[in-house]
Amino acid sequence: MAKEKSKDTPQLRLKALAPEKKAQLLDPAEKEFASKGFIGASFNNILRKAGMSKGQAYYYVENKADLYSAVCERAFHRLFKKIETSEFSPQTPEEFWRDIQNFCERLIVALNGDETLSALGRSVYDSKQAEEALSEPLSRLQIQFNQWVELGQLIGAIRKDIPSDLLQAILFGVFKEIDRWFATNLSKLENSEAIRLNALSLELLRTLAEPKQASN
Amino acid sequence: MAKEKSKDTPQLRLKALAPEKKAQLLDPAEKEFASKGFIGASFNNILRKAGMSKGQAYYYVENKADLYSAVCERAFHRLFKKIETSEFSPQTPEEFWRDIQNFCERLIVALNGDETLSALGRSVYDSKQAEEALSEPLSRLQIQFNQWVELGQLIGAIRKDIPSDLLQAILFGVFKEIDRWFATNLSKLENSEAIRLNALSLELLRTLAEPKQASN
DNA sequence: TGACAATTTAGACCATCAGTCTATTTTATA
DNA sequence: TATAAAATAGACTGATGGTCTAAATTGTCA
Repeated sequence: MAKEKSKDTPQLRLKALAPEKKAQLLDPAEKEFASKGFIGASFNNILRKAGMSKGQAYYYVENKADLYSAVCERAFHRLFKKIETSEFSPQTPEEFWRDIQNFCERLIVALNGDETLSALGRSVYDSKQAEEALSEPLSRLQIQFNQWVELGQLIGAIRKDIPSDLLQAILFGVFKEIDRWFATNLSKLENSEAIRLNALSLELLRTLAEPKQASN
Repeated sequence: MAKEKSKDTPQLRLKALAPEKKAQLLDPAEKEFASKGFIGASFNNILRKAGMSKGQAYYYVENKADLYSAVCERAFHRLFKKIETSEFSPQTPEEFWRDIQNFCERLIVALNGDETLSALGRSVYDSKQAEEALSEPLSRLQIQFNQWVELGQLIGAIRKDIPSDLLQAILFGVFKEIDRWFATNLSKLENSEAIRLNALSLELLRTLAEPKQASN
Protein backbone atom coordinates (compact mmCIF):
# COMPACT_ATOMS: atom_id res chain seq x y z
CA MET A 1 0.00 0.00 0.00
CA ALA A 2 2.88 2.38 0.77
CA LYS A 3 4.44 4.09 -2.20
CA GLU A 4 6.80 1.20 -3.04
CA LYS A 5 10.05 2.67 -4.22
CA SER A 6 10.27 0.03 -6.98
CA LYS A 7 13.69 -1.12 -5.79
CA ASP A 8 12.54 -3.05 -2.79
CA THR A 9 13.58 -6.51 -3.85
CA PRO A 10 17.09 -7.80 -4.42
CA GLN A 11 16.14 -8.76 -7.96
CA LEU A 12 15.04 -5.24 -8.88
CA ARG A 13 18.09 -3.73 -7.26
CA LEU A 14 20.33 -6.04 -9.27
CA LYS A 15 18.50 -5.15 -12.43
CA ALA A 16 19.01 -1.44 -11.76
CA LEU A 17 22.66 -1.92 -10.99
CA ALA A 18 25.38 -0.44 -13.21
CA PRO A 19 26.42 -3.10 -15.74
CA GLU A 20 30.02 -2.89 -14.62
CA LYS A 21 29.17 -3.71 -11.03
CA LYS A 22 26.70 -6.34 -12.07
CA ALA A 23 29.48 -8.05 -13.97
CA GLN A 24 31.73 -7.80 -10.94
CA LEU A 25 29.40 -10.23 -9.21
CA LEU A 26 28.02 -12.28 -12.10
CA ASP A 27 31.29 -12.96 -13.89
CA PRO A 28 33.01 -14.81 -11.06
CA ALA A 29 29.71 -16.45 -10.22
CA GLU A 30 29.31 -17.75 -13.75
CA LYS A 31 32.80 -19.21 -13.72
CA GLU A 32 32.22 -20.86 -10.38
CA PHE A 33 28.83 -22.32 -11.32
CA ALA A 34 30.07 -23.49 -14.70
CA SER A 35 33.07 -25.27 -13.25
CA LYS A 36 31.63 -26.61 -10.01
CA GLY A 37 27.92 -26.93 -10.70
CA PHE A 38 25.17 -25.40 -8.59
CA ILE A 39 25.71 -27.55 -5.52
CA GLY A 40 29.49 -27.56 -5.70
CA ALA A 41 29.83 -23.84 -6.18
CA SER A 42 30.64 -21.88 -3.05
CA PHE A 43 28.82 -18.62 -2.46
CA ASN A 44 31.57 -17.51 -0.10
CA ASN A 45 34.17 -18.28 -2.70
CA ILE A 46 32.33 -16.27 -5.32
CA LEU A 47 32.21 -13.30 -2.96
CA ARG A 48 35.91 -13.62 -2.33
CA LYS A 49 36.67 -13.58 -6.04
CA ALA A 50 34.26 -10.74 -6.66
CA GLY A 51 35.75 -8.73 -3.81
CA MET A 52 32.34 -8.23 -2.30
CA SER A 53 31.02 -8.36 1.22
CA LYS A 54 28.14 -10.52 2.34
CA GLY A 55 25.98 -7.52 3.03
CA GLN A 56 26.54 -6.16 -0.44
CA ALA A 57 25.82 -9.39 -2.24
CA TYR A 58 22.70 -10.21 -0.28
CA TYR A 59 21.45 -6.74 -1.02
CA TYR A 60 21.32 -7.56 -4.71
CA VAL A 61 20.55 -11.24 -4.56
CA GLU A 62 18.09 -13.24 -2.52
CA ASN A 63 20.18 -16.35 -2.00
CA LYS A 64 22.45 -18.77 -3.80
CA ALA A 65 19.68 -20.06 -6.06
CA ASP A 66 18.76 -16.52 -7.00
CA LEU A 67 22.34 -15.74 -7.94
CA TYR A 68 22.49 -18.89 -10.04
CA SER A 69 19.27 -17.89 -11.71
CA ALA A 70 20.59 -14.40 -12.51
CA VAL A 71 23.77 -15.88 -13.94
CA CYS A 72 21.85 -18.30 -16.12
CA GLU A 73 19.41 -15.70 -17.37
CA ARG A 74 22.29 -13.51 -18.49
CA ALA A 75 23.99 -16.44 -20.20
CA PHE A 76 20.72 -17.40 -21.80
CA HIS A 77 20.33 -13.97 -23.35
CA ARG A 78 23.90 -14.13 -24.57
CA LEU A 79 23.08 -17.43 -26.26
CA PHE A 80 19.92 -16.18 -27.89
CA LYS A 81 21.66 -13.16 -29.28
CA LYS A 82 24.06 -15.53 -30.96
CA ILE A 83 21.35 -17.74 -32.36
CA GLU A 84 19.11 -14.97 -33.66
CA THR A 85 16.04 -17.15 -34.11
CA SER A 86 14.59 -16.59 -37.52
CA GLU A 87 10.92 -16.89 -38.40
CA PHE A 88 9.62 -20.38 -37.99
CA SER A 89 6.48 -21.26 -39.90
CA PRO A 90 6.79 -24.58 -41.69
CA GLN A 91 3.88 -25.85 -43.71
CA THR A 92 4.88 -29.47 -44.20
CA PRO A 93 6.64 -32.07 -42.05
CA GLU A 94 9.68 -31.81 -44.30
CA GLU A 95 9.91 -28.08 -43.75
CA PHE A 96 9.32 -28.56 -40.05
CA TRP A 97 12.23 -30.94 -39.66
CA ARG A 98 14.47 -28.86 -41.87
CA ASP A 99 13.82 -25.87 -39.65
CA ILE A 100 14.45 -27.89 -36.53
CA GLN A 101 17.70 -29.15 -37.95
CA ASN A 102 18.66 -25.64 -38.85
CA PHE A 103 17.97 -24.47 -35.35
CA CYS A 104 19.94 -27.30 -33.79
CA GLU A 105 22.91 -26.56 -36.00
CA ARG A 106 22.98 -22.95 -34.99
CA LEU A 107 22.57 -23.94 -31.36
CA ILE A 108 25.51 -26.31 -31.57
CA VAL A 109 27.70 -23.74 -33.24
CA ALA A 110 26.82 -21.17 -30.62
CA LEU A 111 27.56 -23.57 -27.78
CA ASN A 112 30.80 -24.77 -29.31
CA GLY A 113 32.03 -21.20 -29.35
CA ASP A 114 31.44 -20.67 -25.65
CA GLU A 115 32.65 -23.43 -23.38
CA THR A 116 31.59 -21.64 -20.21
CA LEU A 117 28.10 -21.33 -21.57
CA SER A 118 28.00 -25.02 -22.44
CA ALA A 119 29.25 -26.02 -19.01
CA LEU A 120 26.74 -23.73 -17.38
CA GLY A 121 23.99 -25.29 -19.44
CA ARG A 122 25.05 -28.75 -18.41
CA SER A 123 25.15 -27.64 -14.77
CA VAL A 124 21.37 -27.33 -14.85
CA TYR A 125 21.15 -31.10 -14.78
CA ASP A 126 23.68 -31.56 -12.01
CA SER A 127 21.05 -31.56 -9.32
CA LYS A 128 17.38 -31.21 -8.65
CA GLN A 129 18.17 -28.03 -6.72
CA ALA A 130 19.68 -26.42 -9.80
CA GLU A 131 16.61 -27.27 -11.81
CA GLU A 132 14.36 -25.81 -9.12
CA ALA A 133 16.38 -22.63 -9.03
CA LEU A 134 15.68 -22.22 -12.74
CA SER A 135 12.09 -23.36 -12.68
CA GLU A 136 10.84 -20.02 -13.91
CA PRO A 137 13.06 -19.60 -17.01
CA LEU A 138 12.77 -23.31 -17.70
CA SER A 139 9.02 -23.15 -17.73
CA ARG A 140 9.22 -20.30 -20.22
CA LEU A 141 11.37 -22.52 -22.39
CA GLN A 142 8.84 -25.27 -21.97
CA ILE A 143 6.04 -23.08 -23.23
CA GLN A 144 8.06 -22.19 -26.28
CA PHE A 145 8.79 -25.84 -26.84
CA ASN A 146 5.14 -26.77 -26.49
CA GLN A 147 4.21 -24.28 -29.15
CA TRP A 148 6.60 -25.97 -31.52
CA VAL A 149 5.18 -29.35 -30.67
CA GLU A 150 1.63 -28.17 -31.21
CA LEU A 151 2.55 -26.65 -34.53
CA GLY A 152 4.30 -29.85 -35.49
CA GLN A 153 1.27 -31.87 -34.57
CA LEU A 154 -0.96 -29.56 -36.58
CA ILE A 155 0.95 -30.17 -39.78
CA GLY A 156 1.48 -33.85 -39.10
CA ALA A 157 5.17 -33.72 -38.24
CA ILE A 158 4.74 -34.86 -34.66
CA ARG A 159 2.82 -37.77 -33.24
CA LYS A 160 -0.25 -37.20 -31.13
CA ASP A 161 -0.47 -40.46 -29.24
CA ILE A 162 1.84 -39.42 -26.40
CA PRO A 163 1.01 -36.75 -23.83
CA SER A 164 3.02 -33.75 -24.90
CA ASP A 165 4.74 -33.29 -21.56
CA LEU A 166 5.90 -36.90 -21.63
CA LEU A 167 7.11 -36.55 -25.19
CA GLN A 168 8.86 -33.37 -24.21
CA ALA A 169 10.56 -34.98 -21.24
CA ILE A 170 11.75 -37.82 -23.44
CA LEU A 171 13.06 -35.56 -26.18
CA PHE A 172 14.81 -33.33 -23.67
CA GLY A 173 16.24 -36.41 -22.02
CA VAL A 174 17.62 -37.74 -25.28
CA PHE A 175 18.97 -34.34 -26.20
CA LYS A 176 20.64 -34.05 -22.83
CA GLU A 177 22.32 -37.44 -23.09
CA ILE A 178 23.53 -36.78 -26.60
CA ASP A 179 24.92 -33.45 -25.52
CA ARG A 180 26.63 -35.03 -22.56
CA TRP A 181 28.09 -37.80 -24.66
CA PHE A 182 29.47 -35.38 -27.22
CA ALA A 183 30.86 -33.18 -24.48
CA THR A 184 32.99 -36.04 -23.18
CA ASN A 185 33.74 -37.86 -26.44
CA LEU A 186 34.08 -35.20 -29.08
CA SER A 187 37.83 -34.91 -28.66
CA LYS A 188 38.33 -38.61 -29.37
CA LEU A 189 36.23 -38.53 -32.53
CA GLU A 190 37.25 -38.37 -36.16
CA ASN A 191 35.74 -35.30 -37.73
CA SER A 192 33.71 -37.25 -40.26
CA GLU A 193 32.44 -39.59 -37.58
CA ALA A 194 31.39 -36.62 -35.47
CA ILE A 195 29.39 -35.23 -38.34
CA ARG A 196 27.77 -38.57 -39.06
CA LEU A 197 26.77 -39.06 -35.42
CA ASN A 198 25.50 -35.56 -35.20
CA ALA A 199 23.14 -36.10 -38.10
CA LEU A 200 22.19 -39.48 -36.74
CA SER A 201 21.32 -37.97 -33.37
CA LEU A 202 18.90 -35.60 -34.95
CA GLU A 203 17.37 -38.44 -36.90
CA LEU A 204 16.89 -40.23 -33.62
CA LEU A 205 14.94 -37.34 -32.19
CA ARG A 206 12.88 -37.25 -35.33
CA THR A 207 12.23 -40.97 -35.15
CA LEU A 208 10.90 -40.53 -31.65
CA ALA A 209 8.71 -37.57 -32.40
CA GLU A 210 7.30 -38.48 -35.77
CA PRO A 211 3.96 -40.19 -36.20
CA LYS A 212 4.34 -43.94 -36.41
CA GLN A 213 3.38 -44.40 -40.08
CA ALA A 214 5.63 -42.67 -42.60
CA SER A 215 5.18 -38.89 -42.74
CA ASN A 216 1.72 -37.62 -43.61
CA MET B 1 52.75 -56.30 3.86
CA ALA B 2 51.79 -56.66 7.53
CA LYS B 3 49.38 -59.40 8.33
CA GLU B 4 46.29 -57.38 7.43
CA LYS B 5 43.56 -58.30 9.83
CA SER B 6 41.06 -58.25 6.96
CA LYS B 7 38.85 -55.78 8.81
CA ASP B 8 40.95 -52.72 8.24
CA THR B 9 38.57 -50.75 6.11
CA PRO B 10 35.17 -49.39 7.11
CA GLN B 11 33.58 -51.32 4.26
CA LEU B 12 34.91 -54.67 5.47
CA ARG B 13 33.94 -53.89 9.03
CA LEU B 14 30.42 -53.07 7.93
CA LYS B 15 30.27 -56.28 5.97
CA ALA B 16 31.33 -58.29 9.00
CA LEU B 17 28.84 -56.54 11.24
CA ALA B 18 25.91 -58.40 12.81
CA PRO B 19 22.89 -58.00 10.50
CA GLU B 20 20.86 -56.53 13.30
CA LYS B 21 23.32 -53.73 13.92
CA LYS B 22 23.85 -53.19 10.23
CA ALA B 23 20.14 -52.63 9.91
CA GLN B 24 20.23 -50.21 12.81
CA LEU B 25 22.30 -47.91 10.62
CA LEU B 26 21.12 -48.75 7.12
CA ASP B 27 17.38 -48.68 7.79
CA PRO B 28 17.17 -45.06 8.92
CA ALA B 29 19.71 -44.15 6.26
CA GLU B 30 17.60 -45.71 3.53
CA LYS B 31 14.54 -43.82 4.67
CA GLU B 32 16.44 -40.55 4.80
CA PHE B 33 18.08 -40.99 1.39
CA ALA B 34 14.85 -42.15 -0.22
CA SER B 35 12.87 -39.20 1.08
CA LYS B 36 15.48 -36.44 0.86
CA GLY B 37 17.83 -37.57 -1.89
CA PHE B 38 21.56 -37.90 -1.52
CA ILE B 39 22.32 -34.21 -1.17
CA GLY B 40 19.32 -33.40 0.98
CA ALA B 41 19.83 -36.25 3.40
CA SER B 42 21.57 -35.32 6.61
CA PHE B 43 24.23 -37.64 7.93
CA ASN B 44 23.83 -36.17 11.41
CA ASN B 45 20.11 -36.74 11.23
CA ILE B 46 20.58 -40.36 10.23
CA LEU B 47 22.89 -40.86 13.19
CA ARG B 48 20.34 -39.33 15.49
CA LYS B 49 17.63 -41.66 14.24
CA ALA B 50 19.94 -44.65 14.37
CA GLY B 51 21.03 -43.77 17.90
CA MET B 52 24.64 -43.96 16.91
CA SER B 53 27.64 -41.83 17.67
CA LYS B 54 29.85 -40.26 15.05
CA GLY B 55 32.78 -42.41 16.03
CA GLN B 56 30.76 -45.55 15.66
CA ALA B 57 29.30 -44.69 12.29
CA TYR B 58 32.56 -43.55 10.77
CA TYR B 59 34.11 -46.77 11.95
CA TYR B 60 31.84 -48.71 9.62
CA VAL B 61 31.45 -46.23 6.84
CA GLU B 62 33.94 -44.05 5.03
CA ASN B 63 31.75 -41.03 4.49
CA LYS B 64 28.28 -40.00 3.42
CA ALA B 65 28.74 -41.28 -0.12
CA ASP B 66 29.91 -44.61 1.19
CA LEU B 67 26.86 -44.92 3.41
CA TYR B 68 24.64 -44.07 0.45
CA SER B 69 26.42 -46.69 -1.58
CA ALA B 70 25.94 -49.34 1.11
CA VAL B 71 22.26 -48.50 1.37
CA CYS B 72 21.80 -48.72 -2.39
CA GLU B 73 23.68 -51.99 -2.70
CA ARG B 74 21.46 -53.56 -0.11
CA ALA B 75 18.33 -52.24 -1.81
CA PHE B 76 19.65 -53.44 -5.12
CA HIS B 77 20.01 -56.97 -3.84
CA ARG B 78 16.53 -56.80 -2.43
CA LEU B 79 15.25 -55.81 -5.86
CA PHE B 80 17.09 -58.56 -7.66
CA LYS B 81 15.79 -61.18 -5.32
CA LYS B 82 12.31 -60.05 -6.25
CA ILE B 83 12.97 -60.11 -9.95
CA GLU B 84 14.71 -63.46 -10.06
CA THR B 85 16.21 -62.99 -13.49
CA SER B 86 15.52 -66.03 -15.58
CA GLU B 87 17.71 -67.32 -18.35
CA PHE B 88 17.99 -64.94 -21.24
CA SER B 89 19.06 -66.39 -24.55
CA PRO B 90 16.89 -65.17 -27.40
CA GLN B 91 17.60 -66.39 -30.90
CA THR B 92 15.57 -63.90 -32.93
CA PRO B 93 14.78 -60.21 -32.60
CA GLU B 94 11.21 -61.10 -31.71
CA GLU B 95 12.35 -63.29 -28.86
CA PHE B 96 14.81 -60.64 -27.80
CA TRP B 97 12.19 -57.96 -27.46
CA ARG B 98 9.74 -60.30 -25.82
CA ASP B 99 12.34 -61.12 -23.19
CA ILE B 100 13.12 -57.45 -22.67
CA GLN B 101 9.46 -56.67 -22.27
CA ASN B 102 9.14 -59.51 -19.82
CA PHE B 103 12.01 -58.18 -17.80
CA CYS B 104 10.63 -54.66 -17.77
CA GLU B 105 7.28 -55.90 -16.59
CA ARG B 106 8.79 -57.76 -13.69
CA LEU B 107 10.92 -54.76 -12.86
CA ILE B 108 7.90 -52.49 -12.78
CA VAL B 109 5.94 -54.88 -10.61
CA ALA B 110 8.83 -55.16 -8.19
CA LEU B 111 9.25 -51.41 -7.98
CA ASN B 112 5.55 -50.77 -7.59
CA GLY B 113 5.56 -53.01 -4.55
CA ASP B 114 8.28 -51.08 -2.78
CA GLU B 115 7.88 -47.33 -2.79
CA THR B 116 11.02 -46.74 -0.74
CA LEU B 117 13.03 -48.71 -3.24
CA SER B 118 11.57 -46.72 -6.13
CA ALA B 119 12.31 -43.43 -4.43
CA LEU B 120 15.81 -44.56 -3.63
CA GLY B 121 16.29 -45.52 -7.26
CA ARG B 122 15.13 -42.15 -8.43
CA SER B 123 17.44 -40.46 -5.94
CA VAL B 124 20.39 -41.65 -8.01
CA TYR B 125 19.53 -39.04 -10.58
CA ASP B 126 19.08 -36.23 -8.10
CA SER B 127 22.64 -35.07 -8.39
CA LYS B 128 25.95 -35.80 -10.00
CA GLN B 129 27.31 -36.53 -6.54
CA ALA B 130 24.83 -39.34 -6.03
CA GLU B 131 25.78 -40.84 -9.36
CA GLU B 132 29.46 -40.63 -8.47
CA ALA B 133 28.86 -42.30 -5.14
CA LEU B 134 27.37 -45.24 -7.02
CA SER B 135 29.85 -45.29 -9.86
CA GLU B 136 31.03 -48.77 -8.97
CA PRO B 137 27.68 -50.60 -8.86
CA LEU B 138 26.47 -48.53 -11.79
CA SER B 139 29.39 -49.61 -13.90
CA ARG B 140 28.59 -53.22 -13.07
CA LEU B 141 25.07 -52.59 -14.29
CA GLN B 142 26.52 -51.03 -17.39
CA ILE B 143 28.56 -54.12 -18.15
CA GLN B 144 25.48 -56.29 -17.82
CA PHE B 145 23.62 -53.92 -20.08
CA ASN B 146 26.37 -53.98 -22.67
CA GLN B 147 26.23 -57.74 -22.81
CA TRP B 148 22.56 -57.52 -23.65
CA VAL B 149 23.24 -54.95 -26.30
CA GLU B 150 25.96 -57.06 -27.86
CA LEU B 151 23.74 -60.08 -27.87
CA GLY B 152 20.98 -58.02 -29.41
CA GLN B 153 23.32 -56.78 -32.09
CA LEU B 154 24.47 -60.31 -32.80
CA ILE B 155 20.96 -61.52 -33.60
CA GLY B 156 19.99 -58.35 -35.42
CA ALA B 157 17.70 -56.91 -32.76
CA ILE B 158 19.81 -53.85 -32.09
CA ARG B 159 21.35 -51.38 -34.48
CA LYS B 160 25.10 -51.19 -34.91
CA ASP B 161 25.51 -47.70 -36.33
CA ILE B 162 25.66 -45.95 -32.95
CA PRO B 163 28.49 -46.34 -30.43
CA SER B 164 27.09 -48.63 -27.79
CA ASP B 165 27.85 -46.29 -24.92
CA LEU B 166 25.97 -43.50 -26.67
CA LEU B 167 23.06 -45.78 -27.39
CA GLN B 168 23.12 -46.90 -23.82
CA ALA B 169 23.12 -43.36 -22.48
CA ILE B 170 20.17 -42.52 -24.70
CA LEU B 171 18.18 -45.58 -23.73
CA PHE B 172 18.88 -45.00 -20.05
CA GLY B 173 17.92 -41.38 -20.50
CA VAL B 174 14.61 -42.26 -22.08
CA PHE B 175 13.93 -44.90 -19.48
CA LYS B 176 14.70 -42.43 -16.73
CA GLU B 177 12.36 -39.78 -18.10
CA ILE B 178 9.57 -42.26 -18.60
CA ASP B 179 10.01 -43.53 -15.07
CA ARG B 180 10.01 -40.02 -13.72
CA TRP B 181 6.92 -39.08 -15.68
CA PHE B 182 5.02 -42.11 -14.49
CA ALA B 183 6.11 -41.49 -10.93
CA THR B 184 4.49 -38.06 -10.96
CA ASN B 185 1.55 -38.72 -13.26
CA LEU B 186 0.45 -42.25 -12.56
CA SER B 187 -2.11 -41.19 -9.99
CA LYS B 188 -3.88 -38.91 -12.45
CA LEU B 189 -4.09 -41.59 -15.12
CA GLU B 190 -6.96 -43.84 -16.15
CA ASN B 191 -5.95 -47.42 -15.76
CA SER B 192 -6.37 -48.26 -19.42
CA GLU B 193 -4.42 -45.19 -20.43
CA ALA B 194 -1.61 -46.17 -18.10
CA ILE B 195 -1.40 -49.57 -19.70
CA ARG B 196 -1.44 -48.11 -23.19
CA LEU B 197 1.34 -45.63 -22.37
CA ASN B 198 3.37 -48.28 -20.69
CA ALA B 199 3.32 -50.44 -23.80
CA LEU B 200 4.00 -47.42 -25.93
CA SER B 201 7.01 -46.48 -23.86
CA LEU B 202 8.56 -49.83 -24.47
CA GLU B 203 7.84 -49.53 -28.14
CA LEU B 204 9.67 -46.23 -28.07
CA LEU B 205 12.76 -47.83 -26.63
CA ARG B 206 12.52 -50.52 -29.26
CA THR B 207 12.16 -47.96 -32.01
CA LEU B 208 15.34 -46.28 -30.86
CA ALA B 209 17.37 -49.42 -30.53
CA GLU B 210 16.23 -51.41 -33.53
CA PRO B 211 18.09 -51.35 -36.80
CA LYS B 212 16.69 -48.78 -39.19
CA GLN B 213 15.19 -51.14 -41.75
CA ALA B 214 12.53 -53.50 -40.49
CA SER B 215 13.94 -56.36 -38.43
CA ASN B 216 16.48 -58.55 -40.19
C1' DT C 1 42.07 -64.44 37.54
C1' DG C 2 44.92 -60.69 36.07
C1' DA C 3 47.55 -58.14 32.61
C1' DC C 4 48.03 -56.36 28.21
C1' DA C 5 46.69 -55.44 23.62
C1' DA C 6 43.31 -54.72 20.05
C1' DT C 7 38.91 -53.27 18.84
C1' DT C 8 35.25 -50.33 19.34
C1' DT C 9 32.81 -46.20 20.95
C1' DA C 10 31.73 -41.42 22.56
C1' DG C 11 31.59 -36.93 21.54
C1' DA C 12 34.35 -32.60 21.52
C1' DC C 13 36.16 -30.29 17.87
C1' DC C 14 37.09 -28.37 12.99
C1' DA C 15 36.44 -25.94 8.62
C1' DT C 16 33.08 -24.64 5.67
C1' DC C 17 28.57 -23.82 4.19
C1' DA C 18 24.45 -20.53 3.19
C1' DG C 19 22.23 -17.08 5.30
C1' DT C 20 21.03 -13.11 9.10
C1' DC C 21 21.60 -8.92 11.57
C1' DT C 22 23.28 -4.63 13.18
C1' DA C 23 26.21 -0.89 13.15
C1' DT C 24 28.20 2.09 10.08
C1' DT C 25 29.23 4.58 5.93
C1' DT C 26 27.84 6.65 1.76
C1' DT C 27 24.67 9.04 -1.05
C1' DA C 28 20.59 11.63 -2.24
C1' DT C 29 17.28 15.21 -0.87
C1' DA C 30 15.86 19.52 0.53
C1' DT D 1 24.11 21.98 6.36
C1' DA D 2 20.77 18.74 8.32
C1' DT D 3 18.10 14.70 7.68
C1' DA D 4 16.60 10.71 5.63
C1' DA D 5 17.42 6.83 2.65
C1' DA D 6 20.31 3.56 0.38
C1' DA D 7 24.18 0.74 0.52
C1' DT D 8 27.93 -1.79 2.77
C1' DA D 9 30.99 -4.29 6.02
C1' DG D 10 31.58 -8.15 8.52
C1' DA D 11 30.62 -10.46 13.00
C1' DC D 12 27.56 -13.96 13.97
C1' DT D 13 24.30 -18.16 13.59
C1' DG D 14 23.07 -22.90 13.11
C1' DA D 15 23.67 -26.18 10.12
C1' DT D 16 26.62 -29.40 7.38
C1' DG D 17 30.18 -33.48 6.67
C1' DG D 18 34.22 -35.02 8.60
C1' DT D 19 38.47 -35.64 12.11
C1' DC D 20 40.67 -36.89 16.27
C1' DT D 21 41.67 -38.36 20.86
C1' DA D 22 40.65 -40.28 25.05
C1' DA D 23 38.01 -43.67 27.18
C1' DA D 24 35.50 -47.99 27.36
C1' DT D 25 34.94 -52.53 25.91
C1' DT D 26 36.40 -56.87 24.33
C1' DG D 27 39.58 -60.55 23.22
C1' DT D 28 43.81 -63.15 24.34
C1' DC D 29 47.03 -65.54 26.70
C1' DA D 30 49.53 -66.56 31.15
